[in-house]
Amino acid sequence: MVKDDNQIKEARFKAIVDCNSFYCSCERVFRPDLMNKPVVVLSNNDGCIISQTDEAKSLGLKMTGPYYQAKPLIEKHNVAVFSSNYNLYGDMSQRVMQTLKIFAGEKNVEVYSVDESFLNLIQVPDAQLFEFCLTIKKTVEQWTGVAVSIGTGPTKVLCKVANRLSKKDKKGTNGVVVLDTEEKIREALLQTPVGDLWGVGRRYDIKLQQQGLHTAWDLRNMNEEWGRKNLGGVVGVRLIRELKGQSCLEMKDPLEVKKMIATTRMFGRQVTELKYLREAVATYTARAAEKLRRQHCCAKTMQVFVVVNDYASTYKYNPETFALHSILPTATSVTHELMQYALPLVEKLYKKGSRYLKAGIILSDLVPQSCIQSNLFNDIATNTDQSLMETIDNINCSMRDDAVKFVSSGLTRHWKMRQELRSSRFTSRWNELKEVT
DNA sequence: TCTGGGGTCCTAGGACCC
DNA sequence: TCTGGGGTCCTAGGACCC
Repeated sequence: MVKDDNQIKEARFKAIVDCNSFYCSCERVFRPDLMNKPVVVLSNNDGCIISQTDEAKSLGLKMTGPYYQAKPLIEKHNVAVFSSNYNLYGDMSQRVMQTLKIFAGEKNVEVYSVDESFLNLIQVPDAQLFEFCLTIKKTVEQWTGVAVSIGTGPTKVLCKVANRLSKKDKKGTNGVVVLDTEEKIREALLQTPVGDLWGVGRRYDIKLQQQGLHTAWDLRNMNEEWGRKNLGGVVGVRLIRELKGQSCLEMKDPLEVKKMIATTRMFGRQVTELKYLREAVATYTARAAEKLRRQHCCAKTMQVFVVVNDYASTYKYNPETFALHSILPTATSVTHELMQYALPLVEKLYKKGSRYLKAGIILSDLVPQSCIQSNLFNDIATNTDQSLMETIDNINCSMRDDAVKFVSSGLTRHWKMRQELRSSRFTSRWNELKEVT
């Protein structure tokens, strides 16, 4: 059904498939008793709400609002609360995406985030767009238990507009909105506040409002030069064109690799000792190195940063970031080599008496493993190192997190984040399988 | 007491070169 | 009164996304 062609062809219509309240939906799959009940999922460290169901939303809970502020409301209405369980969500995400690939063809699915994919609707006759999307929606729900909403249009921005409308009125639209005529597009844009557009954040929203532009339709009717001047150069031009139905944001090759890899975390409690700061950064380095190896890349630049909260003088929450970077003599993905550069940076950053809230490592300047430029004075990672890394990755992947780890990452991990309300990893750990009684 | 973790793209401006 | 022109590369920072 789908043509096997190396070139990604741009279809006349695209779609975006977006999982409804994704993290909450995943939790509900294993807790059917929570169907139609309010559910929220918290960020790492149980800091704030990052996913909520419609029921929770209608109670007035705010997305990305701090958990402690929402707590009274949550308790009053008996809202189910979960810490985030990324093993579960990652696995459920793959199942959803697999299903989409069966329908649209592997090459026509661009996985945009853990819960969203763009589809290139090639070879779907215009008259059947709605039916096609509805079938996808029903199948995903049947096979994975996760409900999705689908928006279809000639450009990615218009798909997003359609998707928003399909979510706003799930019953009326069946969760599918197709913008395939000028009239429907106009109607949709008139109903979309300009600040809800994909590509318009808080700053631009304020700016647009000040200029008297309130709906997406208002923005669509501005000329491109105005967009270039006022909305970040070519970014603004593209946005206006996409609103007019001229596709500027092409489908991306799914095989593209990341350009930077970061691992950063808030600490479960404030850290003041160098020892723990080192452990944390060593742990993040190991994690980042794993991500690096998974995409078969090596990094040439490494940045370490810490966030301190020295409010002793001001009595205010006033986080400040300090960063240092190193350029490695040779790009590498070997954990202990990366640590060898990361740890001295931590030591340089550390100030006695400071209170640390967060730390992180960013690897950039990534190059494919196959074409590492070797440095005259350094051997590239020996084969032994490479196979050691492979072995560790295999064990950690099949057994459990960090079955094998480096001593520098610490054994007690006092600084680890809180995840008091995490559900089981039903789909990725044998010993956490759901039991049916 | 207490507010996530990862990414992308773009621009402006400085350094440097011929 | 007047101080070239054009190009590249790099970095910091801003804006956005989920």
